[in-house]
Amino acid sequence: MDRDRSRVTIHDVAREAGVSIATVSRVLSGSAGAGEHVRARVLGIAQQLGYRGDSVARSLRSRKSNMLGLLVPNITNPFFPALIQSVELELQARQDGLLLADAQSTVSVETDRVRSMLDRRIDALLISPTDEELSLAIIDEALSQIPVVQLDRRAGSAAPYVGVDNAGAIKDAVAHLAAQGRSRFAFVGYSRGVSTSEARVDAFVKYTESIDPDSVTRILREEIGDGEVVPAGWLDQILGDVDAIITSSDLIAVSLRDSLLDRGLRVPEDIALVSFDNTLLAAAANLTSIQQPLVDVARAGIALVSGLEVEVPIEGFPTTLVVRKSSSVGV
Amino acid sequence: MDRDRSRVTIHDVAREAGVSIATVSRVLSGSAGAGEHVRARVLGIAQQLGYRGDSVARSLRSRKSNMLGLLVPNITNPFFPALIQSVELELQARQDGLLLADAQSTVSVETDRVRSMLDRRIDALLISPTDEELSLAIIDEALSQIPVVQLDRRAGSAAPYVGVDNAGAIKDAVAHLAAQGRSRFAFVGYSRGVSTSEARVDAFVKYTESIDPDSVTRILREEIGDGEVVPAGWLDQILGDVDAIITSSDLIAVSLRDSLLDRGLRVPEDIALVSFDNTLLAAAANLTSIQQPLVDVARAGIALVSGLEVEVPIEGFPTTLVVRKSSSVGV
DNA sequence: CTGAAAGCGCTAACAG
DNA sequence: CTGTTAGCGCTTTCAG
Repeated sequence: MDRDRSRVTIHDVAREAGVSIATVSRVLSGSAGAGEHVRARVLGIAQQLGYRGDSVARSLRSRKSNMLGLLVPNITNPFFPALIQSVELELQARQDGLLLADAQSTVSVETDRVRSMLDRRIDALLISPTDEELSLAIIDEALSQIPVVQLDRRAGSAAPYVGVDNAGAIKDAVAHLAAQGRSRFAFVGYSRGVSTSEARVDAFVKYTESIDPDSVTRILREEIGDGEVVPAGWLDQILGDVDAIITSSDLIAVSLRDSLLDRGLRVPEDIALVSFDNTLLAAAANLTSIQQPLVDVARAGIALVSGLEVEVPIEGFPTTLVVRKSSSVGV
Repeated sequence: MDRDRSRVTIHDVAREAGVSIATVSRVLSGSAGAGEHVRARVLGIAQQLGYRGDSVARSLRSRKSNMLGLLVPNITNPFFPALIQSVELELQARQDGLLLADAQSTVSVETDRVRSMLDRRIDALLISPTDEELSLAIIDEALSQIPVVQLDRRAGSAAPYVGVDNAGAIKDAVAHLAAQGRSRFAFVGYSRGVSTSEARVDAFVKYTESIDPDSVTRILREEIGDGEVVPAGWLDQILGDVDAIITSSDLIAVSLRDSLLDRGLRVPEDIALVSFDNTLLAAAANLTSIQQPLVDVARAGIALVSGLEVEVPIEGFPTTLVVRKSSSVGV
């Protein structure tokens, strides 16, 4: 494996084109005036020599790395790959690189990784905080150096936030279930300290209480870890009294359906299920799920850290309910 | 938001400590001799001033970015987040950064992203190729500049490969199913041009044919896209004649189980299911699944691109069959 | 063991 | 419109 030790530099192009390196730099950066004639010539030579520029040198001089950092709380939660994909897609269009880190649901790891990204001179940070309160310090630390936007989840930081209308999503889900004749609701998948989760539970109470005053007693307040199963005790306790369950992720819904089938209950005939995220899993498992407009969220977040004006509803991107078999007998 | 325009540089530390910048550089890089006395003093000052170094300047001078690139074919396939997490974990321990890109299952995108990473001067590339043949060109292009290792999937490149023993995994699965009294097998989830998939299908034929000569006729040769469902026609055709199905991903298994239940078949009583990847999904859905030692794979891959000698079984890391309800009535 | 000096490849004043 | 020049912050010879 021969390794090109000697890349083509701006000097080579300049020499070959018979102009100064400054001119080459100008032409290549597209900026400033450039003699139409010279311009074409330089571009041609650069192309022909296979000049690719050196982003490190460029960064050192221009003080920007053209890399954004993205920190997610836990990449194995299938929601985040979808978010990452959207961010990457947008960055790709802007020719920016993506420095990714996973906090492993641990604030100390998150802190570490943010510092490391800061040292690498990312231009801005997109972060989905691990904890509503404990992540505050590191977000503010980052914010003192570069633009920061909180994506999807938020901590109590002054950094702008971009996310979806979780309350609206729950409202839609409840309306859909009510239209199917459901009237006794439960909610599974609350996580303390996760802002989206808090918002969803609040909305669940708000939108179900008029139909079902007891719904508030059917919220599982216990956190369901990744790959964990809904506690049997809790399930048995509420099951006789429920005909619809909303979960905060497709993963939980799959697990839950499994438990219900084990108990001889039918989905959706006996109990309807609606989940969040609409990941590939929802399609594969035929789950009714709430689709979040991640591409829009990513785009708005990136626009924000780039200092662009953003006119869209930053805090309340509307979600879409994708109806499938788990909530609708006819489908 | 005040932005620190002026970071602490090596000059500041040098001035404060009353030594030259060269000395500071030596002390901080740990290398070379350094007067014990001076050493302590410099370290103290650096700490106190909150010196963090400038990785961009360091990279320009030292010609290494301390960043590795990782290219995955499709991040929404739940296997890859697990792989990414393992890579990230290992990189974190080495203080290296992770530049991530998603090929969106498209060779042209993959090509683009690799070039972009190369321009960013990644020290090495870890790639799980999108296509066995078509990815070859870009892998070799990268290999001509930096160390490259193929992870999990491989194309026909000279770049070293690190992956698991897919044949052994299938062998274990078949043995487990046979021990449960199963004797008529089918395989779902073949993807043309994906090296792991080819290996699994070959092994499926090899290890089932002595028990079940017809197994080869029950391989679904059609690719199942993400979130797609197993074709009903094919299922109906083989179903009367099958008591065990091996799938190449947890996602497919979930979807498949759904289809089976719809047809009034019980899992595992009527048909046992074993899948690949053992992602969170397998735990949530109670699927027997093949666990790949991703941490080991990631570690070996990173060691390889770092030029370290790797003594482990690079091409055949052993997998583990995690038995759950989908294949075993007793569990 | 330490300092001085020379750049890494590029951009951005500043002149012409 | 184009060239000259001065660094960005750091590592690394080369002298002392």
